[in-house]
Amino acid sequence: MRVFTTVDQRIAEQTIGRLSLYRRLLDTLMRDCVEHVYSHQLAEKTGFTSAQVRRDLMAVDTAGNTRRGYDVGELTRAIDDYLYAPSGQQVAVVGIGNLGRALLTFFSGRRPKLSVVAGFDVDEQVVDRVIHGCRVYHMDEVDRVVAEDEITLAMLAVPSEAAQPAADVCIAAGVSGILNFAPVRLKVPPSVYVSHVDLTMYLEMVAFFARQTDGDKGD
Amino acid sequence: MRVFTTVDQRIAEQTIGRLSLYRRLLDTLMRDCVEHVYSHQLAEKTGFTSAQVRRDLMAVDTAGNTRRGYDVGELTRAIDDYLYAPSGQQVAVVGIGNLGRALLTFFSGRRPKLSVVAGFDVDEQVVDRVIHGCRVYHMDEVDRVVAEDEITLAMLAVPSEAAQPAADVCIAAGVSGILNFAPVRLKVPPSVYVSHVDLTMYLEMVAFFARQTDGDKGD
DNA sequence: ATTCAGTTGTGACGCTATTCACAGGATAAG
DNA sequence: CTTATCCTGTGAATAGCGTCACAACTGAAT
Ligand SMILES: NC(=O)c1ccc[n+]([C@@H]2O[C@H](COP(=O)([O-])OP(=O)(O)OC[C@H]3O[C@@H](n4cnc5c(N)ncnc54)[C@H](O)[C@@H]3O)[C@@H](O)[C@H]2O)c1
Ligand SMILES: NC(=O)c1ccc[n+]([C@@H]2O[C@H](COP(=O)([O-])OP(=O)(O)OC[C@H]3O[C@@H](n4cnc5c(N)ncnc54)[C@H](O)[C@@H]3O)[C@@H](O)[C@H]2O)c1
Repeated sequence: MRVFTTVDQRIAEQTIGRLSLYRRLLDTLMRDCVEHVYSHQLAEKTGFTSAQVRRDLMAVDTAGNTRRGYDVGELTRAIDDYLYAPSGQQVAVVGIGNLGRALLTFFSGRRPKLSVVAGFDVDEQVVDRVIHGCRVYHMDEVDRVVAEDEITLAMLAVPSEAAQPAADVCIAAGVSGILNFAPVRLKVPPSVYVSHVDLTMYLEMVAFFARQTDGDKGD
Repeated sequence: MRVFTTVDQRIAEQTIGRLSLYRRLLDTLMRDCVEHVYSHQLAEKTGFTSAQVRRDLMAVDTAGNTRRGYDVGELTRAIDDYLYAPSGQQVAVVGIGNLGRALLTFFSGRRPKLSVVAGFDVDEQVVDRVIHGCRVYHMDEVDRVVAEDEITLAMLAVPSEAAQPAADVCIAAGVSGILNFAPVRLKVPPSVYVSHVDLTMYLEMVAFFARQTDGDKGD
C-alpha cells in the first residue's frame, strides 16, 4: 500500500502551478545573466506576494541567502529536481484537429523533461502525417506507440463524445495523466490524474468579471 | 422580491466558473427534454457536491422546488440573466497563429451572448482573410473595428513579446476583459479584467501529479 | 388529514491557502 | 568589531471556500 512514496508531504496544486511559473521566469533571468533574485522580485513579476513565493519555495530543496536572495542557477536546479521526473516524461496529443494541431506544434521538442512525441487521430487525412517533427498515428496504434515511446501523459483534444473512449484507450495503454480540453468530465480510475481545461468557461468568466469592472468606471 | 441592483455582493471566481459549467449542462438536459433536475444530479455530472451546487445557485435569481428540484428552463434563464450581458458581448481574437486560428474557428458564431466577431494580426498572409465567417483585420484597425463592432473582450494569442503592446492597444480601444494565452503577466489598469490561461503550467501540473499516482515506474 | 420520503436553502463549521509579522542571519560600511 | 539594513524561513493569524447538517417545505400515498 503505497501512498505518495516519492513525496513525503501533501502539496497544494496551486503551489505546483506557481512553481512552474517561477521556473519559467528563472529561464529568462538566466538568459539575462542575473545571478541572484529576491522573493519580492519573483513576486513582482508573477503577481503573487513575496510571502507566497517564499512559502512555495519551502517545498523545494533550496536555501536562499538572507542577503543576496536566491541563487538563480541553484534555484532552477532545485525546482527542476522537485517538479520534473529525472528521466523526463513523454506526452501524446490525441485529436489532431484545430486545437490539437496547435498543441502539437507548440509543445513538440520544447522542453527536454516534458516532450510531446506523438499525435493520434482517426481521420485518414491526418494519420501518418508528420507535424512539427511529430508523427501522427491512428488510434489503433495507441497501445503500441505509448509502450514503445514510454508515453505517460496525454493531451485530449477530441470532440466531446469521443473524449471518454479516447481517455479509456490511453489509460489502458498506460497513460497516467490527462490534460482534457473537451467539455466533459472524464471518469477515470484513481491512479490517473486528470486536469480539465475548459476554455469556454474561462471566456465566460472573463466576460462576467469584465462587466463588473466596467460598471465601476463612472464616465 | 429581488431587484437587480448592481452586483453588490462579492462573488467568488470559482462560483462563476461552476455556473458556466451548470449552464452548459442545462443545454444538454434541455435537448433531452428533461424538465426538472436536482442539485445532486447536477453534482453527479459535474463532479462537485450537491451542497456546492445549491450554494452556487444561491447567487442567481432562482427557486428550486423542494420536491421536483429545479425547473430546467427557469434555471437556464436565471443563470443566463446572471451570467450574461442582456445585449451580449463581442469578442476578438488577437494573434491568428496556430492557437488563435483554433480559437477563432471554435468560438465564432457559437453563442448568441458571447460571439467572436473579429480577428487581428500583423501578418500580411493572414490579414483580410476570412476564417470561419470571421474577418481578420490588421492590428492598425483595432481602434476602428472594436468601436464599430462594440467589442469588449479579447483573447490574446500572440507571441510573448507582443502580448503587452497588443493588450495596450486593445485596452485603449475600449476592451475591458482579456483572456491571455501568452506566458507573460500583463500590466493593465484596474478597470480591466485579465485572466491568464497558461497551458504549459497546466501540462506541468498534470505531469507532476500523474507521477504521484504512478509511483515507481521501474520494471 | 396525516404521514412519509426526499428535496431545497442556509447558518454554522472546518479546512486549507494565504498573509502577517518577526526572529535570526548575511553583508557592507564605518 | 559594531551597526544598519534588508533579506529569508516560518509559526501564528486570517481569510476564503467548501461542506455539514438540519429546519422548512412539497407532493404523493393512504
Ligand atoms: N478549438 C478550440 O479553440 C477549442 C476551444 C474550447 C474547447 N475545445 C474542445 O477541444 C476539442 C477539440 O477541438 P477542435 O477545435 O480541435 O476540434 P476539431 O474538430 O478541429 O478536431 C477534433 C479532432 O479529433 C479527431 N477525432 C474525432 N474522433 C476521434 C476519436 N475517437 N479518436 C481520436 N481522434 C478523434 C478528429 O479527426 C479531429 O481531427 C473539442 O472537444 C472542443 O470542444 C476546442
Ligand atoms: N499553440 C499552443 O498550443 C500554445 C500553447 C501554450 C501557449 N501558447 C501561447 O499562445 C501564443 C500564440 O501561440 P501560437 O502557437 O498560436 O503562436 P504562432 O506563432 O503560431 O502565432 C502567433 C501569431 O501572432 C501574430 N503576431 C505576432 N506579433 C503580433 C502583434 N504584435 N500583433 C498581433 N499579432 C501578432 C503572428 O503573425 C502569428 O500569426 C504564444 O504566446 C504562445 O506562447 C500557445
